[in-house]
Amino acid sequence: MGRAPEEATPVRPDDLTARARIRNAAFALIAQDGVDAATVRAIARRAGVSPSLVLHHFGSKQGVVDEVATWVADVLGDVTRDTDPRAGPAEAHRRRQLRFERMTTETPLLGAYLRRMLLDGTENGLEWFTRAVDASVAGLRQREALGIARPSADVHVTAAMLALLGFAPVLLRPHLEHALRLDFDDEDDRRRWRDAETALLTSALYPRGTAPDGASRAAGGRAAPDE
Amino acid sequence: MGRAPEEATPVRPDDLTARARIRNAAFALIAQDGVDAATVRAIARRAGVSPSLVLHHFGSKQGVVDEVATWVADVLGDVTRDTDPRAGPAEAHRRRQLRFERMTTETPLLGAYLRRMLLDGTENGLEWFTRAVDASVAGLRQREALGIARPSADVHVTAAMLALLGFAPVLLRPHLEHALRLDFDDEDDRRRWRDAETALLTSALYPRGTAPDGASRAAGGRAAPDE
DNA sequence: TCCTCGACTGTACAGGCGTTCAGCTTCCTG
DNA sequence: CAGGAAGCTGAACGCCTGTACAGTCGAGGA
Repeated sequence: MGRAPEEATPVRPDDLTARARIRNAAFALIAQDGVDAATVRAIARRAGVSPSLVLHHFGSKQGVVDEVATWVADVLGDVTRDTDPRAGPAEAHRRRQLRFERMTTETPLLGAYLRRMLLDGTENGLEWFTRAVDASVAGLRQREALGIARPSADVHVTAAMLALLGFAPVLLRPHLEHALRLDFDDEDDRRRWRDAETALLTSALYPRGTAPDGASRAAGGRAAPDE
Repeated sequence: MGRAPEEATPVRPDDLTARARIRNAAFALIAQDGVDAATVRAIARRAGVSPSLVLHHFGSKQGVVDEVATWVADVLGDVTRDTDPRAGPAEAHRRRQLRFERMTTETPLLGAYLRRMLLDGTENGLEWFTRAVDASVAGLRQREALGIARPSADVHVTAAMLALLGFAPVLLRPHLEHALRLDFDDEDDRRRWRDAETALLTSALYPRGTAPDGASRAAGGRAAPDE
């Protein structure tokens, strides 16, 4: 089933097969408004076809949803795969990072889709998150072995925290942008996040011994205090 | 509208007004399966009343959803409010933390509800997150002023990261439990997270100068590589 | 030329949705 | 005791959903 590698040519909607247009439409609708809002009719309208064709190609609505899921997994897989085995682990790691960041800024809907996947609590989301954390663990272990990182007492949990910080601009993008008045389309703001991340990891926030436990778990305010 | 402070008496479902039972049922359903899955009929069934009564009390389904939202905000507000003004800022902060943690372990659905609130991208979720980050900023500023924390170049972003780390066990609880094989019902596992958090913040992970950018942004694996 | 097959459409149906409304109890108040 | 308000129900509505199905069209092989 080998396909010739395509060049990066501009693709116009009409060039795509109806099947691909349907998949894209479903992806966009699911990412923006969720699976429930992505009705067969809405998908068809967006793809410029009849609702029947959606079912003709994918069997059922669930078929479309599944196809989108594996398509996203494939896209993410392409980003993740190491292209040059000669590069060292640290270099490979950095390249993955860059590719992922480029992809999510080029296709902002990917972030929205991932957010939904995670927070829907579906099996898919759990698996994806687990793989991401596992990759983070491997990366941290390598860096420890190379002496780049100090050994952590709890590598897994620490790696999960690193993954969390790295994914946050993607997964919680709208929230961070709103709370911090940032715009992650702007390279400056993206660097602001990265710089703070670096600062946090290269210079202890609290002196050893004192442990205010860092995170403010303080939550929302009252909406209507009437007593 | 003053109400006498109630004692902590066990409350049986039959003791609650139908209105309260409906609200609770809606809260649980929304938290577990989302707003769309929480149909008027499902809410009524769970509350042991007729669908008509739901609308009789709340006017419309949106009315129920709104009521649940402000109810959650109230509950969260009670947790957040400072009870003892004589306690110092650091102590107040720690108390808020403890209360929030107790509440979310007592009522696990709260976490699920917050997760969905963030996911939907509703105005509510954005506001709540912003308030949480603001509180975190204030806390960090105080700790800086008190000399507990080293000054951050970017207080806002740093505070957001702290908030993120603190909220993660609540917001991404199922994902972290799955990826790290933890059980946050277990006090030991909760401490494991807190300890790693403390370690990360009291001892620089990377030596100054080197900046591998920490987070592994590596994403999922391939599902069906057929080319 | 005929036949077949895949892409594609329009119509129809059953079921679930939110909502309306008339009518029933039950309880409080004058 | 009368009467009205409040709590509560069942039936019905119009709408939208996913899906089934018959049928049209055009390209390609016998």
